Amino acid sequence: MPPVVPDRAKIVGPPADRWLRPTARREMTEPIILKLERFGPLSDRDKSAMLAAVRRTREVAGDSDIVSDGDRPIHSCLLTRGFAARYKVLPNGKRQITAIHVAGDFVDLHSFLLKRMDHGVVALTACTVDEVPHAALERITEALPQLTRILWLSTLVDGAIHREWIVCLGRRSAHAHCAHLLCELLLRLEVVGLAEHGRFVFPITQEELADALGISAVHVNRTLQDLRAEGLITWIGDTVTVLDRVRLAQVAQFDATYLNLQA
Amino acid sequence: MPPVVPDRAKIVGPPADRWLRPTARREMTEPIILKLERFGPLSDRDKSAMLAAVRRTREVAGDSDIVSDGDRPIHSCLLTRGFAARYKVLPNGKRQITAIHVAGDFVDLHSFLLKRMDHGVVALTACTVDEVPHAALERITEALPQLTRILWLSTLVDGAIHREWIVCLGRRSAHAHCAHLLCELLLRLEVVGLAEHGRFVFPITQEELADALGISAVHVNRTLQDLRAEGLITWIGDTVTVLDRVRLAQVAQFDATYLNLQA
DNA sequence: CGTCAGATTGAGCAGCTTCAACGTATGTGG
DNA sequence: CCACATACGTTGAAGCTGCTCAATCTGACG
Repeated sequence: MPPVVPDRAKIVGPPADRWLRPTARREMTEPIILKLERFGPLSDRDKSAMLAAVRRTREVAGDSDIVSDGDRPIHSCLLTRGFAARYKVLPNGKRQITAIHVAGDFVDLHSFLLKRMDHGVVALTACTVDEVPHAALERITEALPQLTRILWLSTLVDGAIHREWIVCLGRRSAHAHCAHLLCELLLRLEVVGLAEHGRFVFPITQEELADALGISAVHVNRTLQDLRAEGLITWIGDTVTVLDRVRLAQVAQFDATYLNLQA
Repeated sequence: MPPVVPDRAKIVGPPADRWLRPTARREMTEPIILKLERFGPLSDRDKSAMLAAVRRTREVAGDSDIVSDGDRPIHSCLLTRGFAARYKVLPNGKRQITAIHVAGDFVDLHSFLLKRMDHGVVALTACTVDEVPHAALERITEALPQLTRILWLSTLVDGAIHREWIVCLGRRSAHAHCAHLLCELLLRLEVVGLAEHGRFVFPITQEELADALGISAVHVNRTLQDLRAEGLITWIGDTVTVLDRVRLAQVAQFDATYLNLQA
């Protein structure tokens, strides 16, 4: 099941007049538009402006940084293919992943205003990213209040996801936490058309999953075995299948409100 | 050491023309202005608009909700006195605090765009809050792009703090985590003039601290004893004193970058 | 076929939880 | 002014969750 994201790797720069051109129908199925329209209505002008803001498209190899800790980027990165993660590394070498990103997510929209990255963003798999210059975002904030509010909202949803992760780390068992992450990913991937019938491709190692869940890789292994033994999921190769969505959500105490998927 | 926040409890509504009046010097020392100006330059018009956006001021008793989970507020709350916390309660009754707020913080600016609260905000102490109607925020986003960006930025800093909390919960020991929280609070309180010489008033119970740190109250007690025994802090009554700021930061592996306090 | 990354398993141990008791300060009604 | 209640902090003991270390297994690939 290959991702349905159109391959834009070869689009190195948009035509100069793209800012004002009427938006083609094809472009309205971009993951970012699918996602932003879940958050609120966008005019054609808003959508065109969003898509036109892309300066260039970049391919990033798996396991390499899309943005590094300490960078002062001049553009923000919109992930259009693959999985990425925000992470911090402590002086003692321990790593914690603070967010997982899927196609349609801005992985560092906050760098537009925060200026200096206080964490890295790594490509968990090979990724395609659209670069949106901060100057273009600045123009959007000057001229398009509605699009500005929706972009702001998308960073607020990132914050809401962070809060849920805090609850998972502080007050849920590893078992429930792991189930919770899978529930969240399933839903987020469905929004952008990358999951169907409870099944999605998720090429992540147990080591990486451990850094996301704040536990050891050994314990991830045992936790996944439990979830499989309970008949809640299968995880074969890169493909996760949620066998019993209702029970998985119960185990996770999952409540999707925080994802703000319905207006 | 009483808080230095001016008492605005009796200001029930601002004069009708406040939106356009030149801003008085006194108002420029409001915690919210002190905080926002740390994030970027604001014109007098921006500052006046921010202060004028306050509809009314409300006193909230300790231990009661400022905003409740599930609410659809029509205004956002600016904390001007006291301590507040965002929290979620799980079906099994466990509670996790996801953020601690001090004077100058917007405790639910995100409700402007997120509409439905996915968590509660509780007053940890008696609090004073300024209510800013969402309609006023909407007007700001239509007319004042710079102030809009700074407000957006303030929610991004909330997100950055969330990420650091995720790292604390996932990869730091209770000992380091507790030290980290104290380092963070000291710095944030200094910004708004509520901490000096490493000392600040922090009227919180060990039970509440446990819900913030994601551990049990018993373990909080032991952890604080350790920090005291190491000569890093004292905590007498409501007053925390950081005795050795450098060593506390080392124990916490504290790096203030994420608070974005210098531009 | 050897190599390597990643998954799996076992055993011992550390950090933190839970339960329960007790201490201490503050407030309240009689 | 005392008896009692209440809230919060402190202490001890036992147990569970998840960690660490180390070995083994598996599949992909050159």
